[in-house]
Amino acid sequence: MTKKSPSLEAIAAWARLVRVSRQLVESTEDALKANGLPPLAWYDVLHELAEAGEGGLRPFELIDRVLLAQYGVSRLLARLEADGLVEKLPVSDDGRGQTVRITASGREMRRCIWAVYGACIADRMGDRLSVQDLKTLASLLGRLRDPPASD
Amino acid sequence: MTKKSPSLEAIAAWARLVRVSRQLVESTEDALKANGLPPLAWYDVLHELAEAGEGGLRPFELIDRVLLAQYGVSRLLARLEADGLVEKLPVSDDGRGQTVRITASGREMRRCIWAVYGACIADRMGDRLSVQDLKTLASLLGRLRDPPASD
DNA sequence: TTCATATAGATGCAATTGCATCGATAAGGA
DNA sequence: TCCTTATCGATGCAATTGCATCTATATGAA
Repeated sequence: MTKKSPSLEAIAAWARLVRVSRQLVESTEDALKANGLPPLAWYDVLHELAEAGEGGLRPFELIDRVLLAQYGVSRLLARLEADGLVEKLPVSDDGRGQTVRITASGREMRRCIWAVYGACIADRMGDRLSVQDLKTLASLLGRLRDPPASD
Repeated sequence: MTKKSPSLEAIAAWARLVRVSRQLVESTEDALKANGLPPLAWYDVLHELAEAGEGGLRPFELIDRVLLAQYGVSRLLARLEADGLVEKLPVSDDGRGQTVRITASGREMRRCIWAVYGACIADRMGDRLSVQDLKTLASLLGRLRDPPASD
């Protein structure tokens, strides 16, 4: 089996993508830390749970949404629960599982994080590309998803 | 001081960027691991050192190039040296420092990693976007760099 | 029912990473 | 020269992450 070789353009785009996204995420994490706020992963989970509403989510449903390993979700939820940001409820029809729901403090924390996170996004993305360019970027990135999905 | 709010388009582009790049990098790391190869960070350092040629590089010069913290570079170089992939040479005009140079084994390892890494890039980027789209993507991403630089 | 297998979630332990600091040399001013 | 400060690189220790496995419940076939 012969391995494929990427074009120079593919290499350049890849390098930019990896480097830029790392810089953006790291600088955002720094901003959160500087404001005494928890990491982005906490926001991701709180966001998903807030969207899910009163019904909450099962831990295994969070795995794909926040791109964390199973043990990562398990431990992150343990910390969120310890901080009173989420609560775990037993689920009636499956004795193995639980349902995780965001608490009032959790919603407040989500707002606090968003105040910084949103400003970072505005500063690092919104202010640098036009709406049209943002749409183009999102569309191009969409075609890199695995599995390929509709735009 | 009032915080800025990002547009919906900025949020969407940000989310895609972060998620897609994470998936791409993780799947590439998985491919390397599956082939018994070291992580991408090893490639990054070997690549920079190969480009630097016989003169090698000082560790502190690697920090910005591979986006690693100072202690990260220090420890990664220690591992690369333990594996015989790089060698550390004292530098005459600065008693604190050293020069790091890639070895023959290091070059070979770089080729091995690239066989898998390059195929991943081709598969995940080159095969999905046209050359024109790759250029557009790289250009848009270039405008997100910090500090803003020419394209 | 009974047993084999699959799934949900937690966790012990090892490896890695981050933070703070250290030792050593350099640089620069008094 | 002497002393203060800055830079280079390494490292002790704590926190985090990854891997493998564990417990408990569910599912499904015989």
